[in-house]
Amino acid sequence: MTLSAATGGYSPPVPRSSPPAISLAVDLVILTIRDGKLNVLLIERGKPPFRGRLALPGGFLEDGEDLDEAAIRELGEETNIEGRNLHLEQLRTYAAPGRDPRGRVVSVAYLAIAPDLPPPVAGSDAAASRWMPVGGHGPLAFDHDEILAHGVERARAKLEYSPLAAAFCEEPFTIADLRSVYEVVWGVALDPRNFHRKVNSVGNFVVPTGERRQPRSGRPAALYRRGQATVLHPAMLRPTKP
Amino acid sequence: MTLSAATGGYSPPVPRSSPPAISLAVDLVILTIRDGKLNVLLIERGKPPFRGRLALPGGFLEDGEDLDEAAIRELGEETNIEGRNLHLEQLRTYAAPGRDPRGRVVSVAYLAIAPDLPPPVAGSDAAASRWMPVGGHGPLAFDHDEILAHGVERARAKLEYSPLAAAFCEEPFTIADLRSVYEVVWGVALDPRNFHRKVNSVGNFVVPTGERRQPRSGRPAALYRRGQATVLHPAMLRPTKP
DNA sequence: GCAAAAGTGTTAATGTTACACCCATGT
DNA sequence: ACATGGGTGTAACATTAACACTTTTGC
Repeated sequence: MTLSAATGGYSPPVPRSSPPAISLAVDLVILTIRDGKLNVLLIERGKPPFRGRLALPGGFLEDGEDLDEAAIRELGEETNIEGRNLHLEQLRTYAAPGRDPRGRVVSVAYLAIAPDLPPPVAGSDAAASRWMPVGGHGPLAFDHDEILAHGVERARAKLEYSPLAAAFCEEPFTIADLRSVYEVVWGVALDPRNFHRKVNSVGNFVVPTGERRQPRSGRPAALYRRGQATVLHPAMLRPTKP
Repeated sequence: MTLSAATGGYSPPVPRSSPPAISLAVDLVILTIRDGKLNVLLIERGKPPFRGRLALPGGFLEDGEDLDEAAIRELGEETNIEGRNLHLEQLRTYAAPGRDPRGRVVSVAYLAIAPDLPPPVAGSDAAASRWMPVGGHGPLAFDHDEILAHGVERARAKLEYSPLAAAFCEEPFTIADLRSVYEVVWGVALDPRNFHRKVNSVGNFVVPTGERRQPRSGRPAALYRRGQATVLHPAMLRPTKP
């Protein structure tokens, strides 16, 4: 955001108005890849507002809970993630007045990346909960279209310089599995040969297990696990269009 | 964040506890460069808690206000920014229970980048408000050390792939001014010759005004304004140590 | 053998680094 | 003339991109 500060200048120190009553919620953008498409977990709202509309899973913060704890709890309520490693990061906070007709609801959005998960379970507020291809759903409840767009944008950007792509893969995985993540999330085709070398030249991005996996046809592929790298050197740069 | 989900599995749909009373605040990490050092705007708290301690400027959200609006308002109260362009972006939200002894205060942190600004004005909660070199101050109030660290880290990272560095510069600026930003924020020395070419090879990072500025001694330097680019291609990569 | 997918080699284009050298100015 | 920063040239090196080619499997 860049602004041409139009705030009308200096305001003298005055007592603040008493803060309005606020509810704090956590909403989750949970992404995975299913059938070669980027999918997001959506719920069908079982009660007003936006009854029957699709929405991101989420819920209100409980007493004494920190944001990460609430996000993990909601994740557990919406999906079967016991014992799995997954990526979870805070995305952004949304507080526009009127974004929730029930009143002043501030939502802290989280981005979660998971391998293809078992079918989700029904959540508390949810009449139904299911994976949907991103873009293959109507408008979402509240400002969730905007939140989802931010989440997808963040994921696309982080593929370049972080090992996030590996979070989409069930371990162990092949280089082709990993390449498919990049291709699906970025919506581009990558050269398998160059991709293979590039991934292996990045320090600690993936580590070979020594095992192999037989594809439907063709030479067996080496298997890998996620490495310890938190940033990629060099980065996996997105191909430039022109 | 990567976690080994230890949430104990599925929780049945239960009515949520009524949300606790929450106050929503906006805190600002305002960075600038003064005397060749990265500086942050801090206030000395005029009342408890943490009376007399340094803290990030900030305040509570007012009725009907969105987060960006509150951040801009606070910025106007703490600094003289009328008519200036500056960079402002949401950083992260902090809600750990106990982070504020007054109760459940959730803080949405913003990162602002500005050219060397005139001396700040006294804010509402502030006994004093001043620029301090980052690191050259004691521990801050609340969890503001953590927030500041996140802000600085974000700024360092964004110098690489965004034109953020130019937000530190008063327009018009020279290439050497811009280089100084990178050197100060990253804490490294850069080759002036290579830097010059690199900046000019990045599309729309800076645009020449056609004017020149005379340094204390030496050849006059060409002047530039910020370009329209939002991402840098190619990126201004940080030198690798080894 | 053939198809299919994995993986290696090679080369040209592009980007990065180090540093020699020239330019324009004040003293 | 000399010091001081601004700016260009150039060659070694690294990274990327395009694609020919080899490997290992199932049928």
